[in-house]
Amino acid sequence: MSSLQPVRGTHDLMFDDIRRHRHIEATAFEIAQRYGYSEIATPAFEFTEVFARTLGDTSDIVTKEMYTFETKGGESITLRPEGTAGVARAFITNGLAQQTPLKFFYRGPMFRHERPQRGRQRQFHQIGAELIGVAGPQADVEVIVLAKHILNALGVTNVTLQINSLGDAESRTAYRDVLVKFLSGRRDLLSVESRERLERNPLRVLDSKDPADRDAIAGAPKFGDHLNETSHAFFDAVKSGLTAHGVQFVVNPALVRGLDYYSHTAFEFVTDALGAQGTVLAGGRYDGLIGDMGGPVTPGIGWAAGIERLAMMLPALAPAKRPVAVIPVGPAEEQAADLLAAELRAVGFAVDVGYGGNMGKRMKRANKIAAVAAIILGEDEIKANTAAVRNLDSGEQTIVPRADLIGHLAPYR
RNA sequence: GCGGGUAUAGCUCAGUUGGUUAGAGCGCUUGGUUGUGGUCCAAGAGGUCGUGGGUUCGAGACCCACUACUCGCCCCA
Repeated sequence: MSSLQPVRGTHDLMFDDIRRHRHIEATAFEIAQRYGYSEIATPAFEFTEVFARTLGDTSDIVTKEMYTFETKGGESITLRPEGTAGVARAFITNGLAQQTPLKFFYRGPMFRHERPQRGRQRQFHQIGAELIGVAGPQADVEVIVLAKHILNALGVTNVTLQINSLGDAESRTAYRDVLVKFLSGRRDLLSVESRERLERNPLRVLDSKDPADRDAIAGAPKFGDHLNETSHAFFDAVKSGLTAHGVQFVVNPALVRGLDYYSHTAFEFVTDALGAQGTVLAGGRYDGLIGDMGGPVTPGIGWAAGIERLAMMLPALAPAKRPVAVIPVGPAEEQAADLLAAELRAVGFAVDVGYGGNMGKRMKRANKIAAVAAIILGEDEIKANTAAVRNLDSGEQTIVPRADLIGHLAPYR
């Protein structure tokens, strides 16, 4: 093994891996366009405050997972750990408040300094969608329907949609107080981690996998019982909307987003096919975000999906386009072969001309790159103004007049 | 950040209680075929055994550290 290693948690994407990525991005964007989304590409890094303020000082992402650097000018910048904050910042800096509702699709690398695992890299890639400026639950429904549509189109079907409501700010504050009171009374029963959560992000305790914690929270007050009238109606509208669209879901009261700016709807498409990294696509409503960042108070909802995780769940990839190979028999025909290749490329064929070697070598190469056909040019063919076309699957070979060549090759285009 | 497992050819892996020139399959190169690939046959190239240290007459094998990968925890896409 070479001593030249890539940075931990980063990978080279090539061959089928990158084809999977591109297929996911292209499929997702094509479908998102049907829903009125246009693409946005924000910078891969931002001033650190963009993430530090919006993600909340207590989230793990901010406290230990950000790639943060100081510039020569002494400013702190951070490689983006997620996409929503950058889109929200772009919304504000470009003064887009006048143009709502806005629908943005994005794709690109994200960076988190975590311990790498299967389905978790330090540089990974996401696709995401944000719908900004619509306060009503029909936006939540549409965004989730879009997500489901994309997953279906990709052939990712063994996923379950979980949803929950985090309520509006008023409901969440009220519930948090009740929950903290309850958990504080049972502090001794909680795991060390959950005692920390109790300080930092008490809702997260509900999500613990620790068996002792599960017992301790068994009788905890339910979030659903503490939603105010508005929040309740909102959640009901989302659920009935999804049902009307035929989108199946399960309500998971323990579903709590790690990022502080979420409110009302939170959702995740999960699978058990990916070990510990079961979340494939997740999102929620962030009505407080843009206002908190100093922009005009504007509701929003969106989601992001991990391309690497989707790629692992994709069914077999459609085969790549197969080229035709133009093969000169000897050096005397090389230029004629190059010119024929140019002619074919000009009208849309994918053409490989090998490089050097005798005819046998070039035939081997044509076979190795899965060419559909070989077009053989030798002294005889040049003299007769023809080409020999060999179907590399059947082995059938025919002499074709140059004038008929493109027509004859039509099935291989 | 915490705990477990793994690291031998380009790839997938063998390698006995520590013993002399470290193997296989696939892939690659060349030839059988100087106008024909995919099949077949033959030959060949390719390894400081992840890195560094230690034990030993002797280490691919045993010990320690580091690095990477991997599984789980935490958290997340």
